[in-house]
Amino acid sequence: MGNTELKKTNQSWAPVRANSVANQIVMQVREALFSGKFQPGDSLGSEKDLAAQFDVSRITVRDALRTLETMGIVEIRVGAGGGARIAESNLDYFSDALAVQFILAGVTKSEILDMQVAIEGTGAELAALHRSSENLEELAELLDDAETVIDSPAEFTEAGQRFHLAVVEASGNRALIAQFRALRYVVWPQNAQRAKREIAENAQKIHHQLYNLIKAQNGNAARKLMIDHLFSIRAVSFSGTAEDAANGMICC
Amino acid sequence: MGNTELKKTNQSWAPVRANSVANQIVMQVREALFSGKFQPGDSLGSEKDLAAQFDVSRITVRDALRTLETMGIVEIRVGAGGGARIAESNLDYFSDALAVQFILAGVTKSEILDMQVAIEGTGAELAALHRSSENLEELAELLDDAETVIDSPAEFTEAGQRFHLAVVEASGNRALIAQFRALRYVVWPQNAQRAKREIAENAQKIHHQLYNLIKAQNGNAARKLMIDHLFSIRAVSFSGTAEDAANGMICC
DNA sequence: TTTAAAAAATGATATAACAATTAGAACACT
DNA sequence: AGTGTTCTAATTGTTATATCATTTTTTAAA
Repeated sequence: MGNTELKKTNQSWAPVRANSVANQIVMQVREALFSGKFQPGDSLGSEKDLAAQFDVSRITVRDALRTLETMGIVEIRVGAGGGARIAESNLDYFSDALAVQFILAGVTKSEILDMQVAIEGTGAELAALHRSSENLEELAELLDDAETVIDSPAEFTEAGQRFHLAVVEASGNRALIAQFRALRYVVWPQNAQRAKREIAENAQKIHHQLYNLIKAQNGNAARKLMIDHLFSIRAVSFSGTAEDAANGMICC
Repeated sequence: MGNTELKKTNQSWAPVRANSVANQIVMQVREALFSGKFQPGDSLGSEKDLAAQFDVSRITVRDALRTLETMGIVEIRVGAGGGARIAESNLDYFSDALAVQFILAGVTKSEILDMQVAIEGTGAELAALHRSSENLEELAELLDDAETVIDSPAEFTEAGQRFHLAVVEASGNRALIAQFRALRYVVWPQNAQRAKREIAENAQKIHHQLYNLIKAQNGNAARKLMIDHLFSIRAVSFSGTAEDAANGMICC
């Protein structure tokens, strides 16, 4: 296999074992993707094809494919007509990578909540600026849905979370959406799903205000309200009082 | 809430191939990590050990290890006393995953810049609130460094980028830092590294103001200044005039 | 104590084989 | 013509057995 020299960046990539043949194949495919040579859906051929193409054994190709697959760069199908092809974007891979690194790094709840403020604050602001009529319809529907389950803490929490997602989605910014989904993946399991009706009603009220600000395209106010909203959740989440603990976090 | 039909998205993790033996091993290790059973540094044993432990062939273990390695969950060392162990947090894996998904999803420059505003704006705000004296020293040093290379566009751009990184690092929020580094990885290659001295001087001036606001713990003003700064960069970056294109983007 | 050679452990690669899965073609039967 | 079924070929998943290359540890010598 010729072209094995990797580009400038990425000194970080494990100095050890970096030049195994399998990794060279990974790098070549990766660079080809980054340089626009590949589009999602493009076929790379079967393991046998690739083994012949790179003049290596099937196992070496397998190692490379397993890495590329985990990176989310290729998807592999078994059976006739199968093989490896360039994958569609799948943010789950990314969310998962983020969650893993947060755990390994021991990132705290407080840090993640600050991150949430950054993402959702900007999300709300951009949602107000860019929302489509379809976005508004969806947000209104989600508000109605939440209303019907306001007495069921777990369901209301879930409905509220969907509302928050819809707000970020209304921003039209896929980078923000990706980050939000990643954070959600990290944060949600920690959320207590119990809350008093009083708290639920307050969350619902704020969500309505948020909807109105987004509808009115008032980005700055939407951002501020979202941030206040998140901070109040944080306050509940971090206050250690017995009652608050019992109330739990609502919606997010 | 009745509405159980999930939205279009998220058939996600390929139903096919999900229960291969190799994937089961991956899942087991993953779950163990998420449940706190493993800490960075813990040894998993060699390929041979794991093959015996799971009663599978070495190649199957290899497949699983390659996946876990790419996920950043384990690191593998050769030689006596080597084998697989739980990795330390390495945000490069995550940054890379993000970059890959942005490319596959075709995320635009505009979307990424909005994301930058969210991250760096919050980063500057939190830096002002949480900065240590060491942070201030480093920021001051970086300002001096940039001053000495103000006539060398490429070097000044790099120095400016280091300043921006230091600001986010001063926030003390590892989640933000991770996101910033990920974005940097995506954005930097696009940055033109040429600029007129006039532009460099302006950037340097703003960086000084930013430093002062962080020193004064004025979070709100720091955030606003950072955002203005980024928007002015965006303006240059997106204006298509010949002169601006020649001037390029400065610092970030 | 330092250095260098030897040995052991381990991953990297290759070859061969079989099982399980899938797509598509061929075929039979309405 | 259309529909369902069966066969076939292609392809990944898995196992087994070797051999090679690299790294680390151990041992011996200077």
